Amino acid sequence: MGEAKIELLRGTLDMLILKVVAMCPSHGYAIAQRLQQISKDFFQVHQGSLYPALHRLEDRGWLQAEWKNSETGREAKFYALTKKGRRQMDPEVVNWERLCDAVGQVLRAPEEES
Amino acid sequence: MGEAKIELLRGTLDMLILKVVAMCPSHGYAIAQRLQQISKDFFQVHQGSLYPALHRLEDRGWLQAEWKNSETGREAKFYALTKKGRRQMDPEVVNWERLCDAVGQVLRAPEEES
DNA sequence: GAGGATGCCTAGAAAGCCGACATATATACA
DNA sequence: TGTATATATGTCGGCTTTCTAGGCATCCTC
Repeated sequence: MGEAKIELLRGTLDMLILKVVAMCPSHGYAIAQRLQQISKDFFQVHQGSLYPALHRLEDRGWLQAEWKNSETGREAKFYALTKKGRRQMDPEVVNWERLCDAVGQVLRAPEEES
Repeated sequence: MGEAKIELLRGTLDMLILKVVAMCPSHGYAIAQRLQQISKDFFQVHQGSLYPALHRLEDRGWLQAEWKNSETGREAKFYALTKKGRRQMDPEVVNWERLCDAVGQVLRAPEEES
């Protein structure tokens, strides 16, 4: 029974992808791996979320794609952050931090009202 | 043009509602106000999000509703946290904190790779 | 040759949020 | 008296995002 499936990404996936790509242009598979590594296995980016997100971000002009050879010598689609993507990402990060603060305010509010 | 509408709640609404109700059983309108106050106007809970969420949480047995008179002497539907709701909320809060940590790990990762 | 890792993709369903709308009462004010 | 505003609840349709579950292809190792 039980089966308490926890949703992991909650609308942060786009921002996380932009950030990883800002660190270093990468292909989808590597982006997912890096997110999992950096987050110490908290994020498990499913391919059914990853690739639609990449196409979305490319459509919006935030990422630019180019086919290249990966480290293993195979064809892979490398995504790079565009200037437009940078202009999107920075405020999004600020907004995320404000969101965290706001949620923290609520969660840390005392349960007893005086 | 411009108009960068930022989505504020991102899947945290349920948890926030549970937390506010854990502080003090309240009706919907007051919950929205309190969230806005505590978060210093960062959260603006829209009615089209709030009431479906309350019904959802009640259907799942996490909240229990009761009609009472509000402070202004009008009929209002007061929601209280159930034991089941408590058992839902606590791990959700822990998970949220882990999510914040994980996102922070990514966002604070250096953009230059050595 | 079988399996696993690497790499890309899509389709369908479910869920959540928002904007807009509808409704009703109490209060304040002109 | 009439009107606007705050209080209070709700629905509906559309949009976006996510997940599950599949498909396809190559390369390497056993």
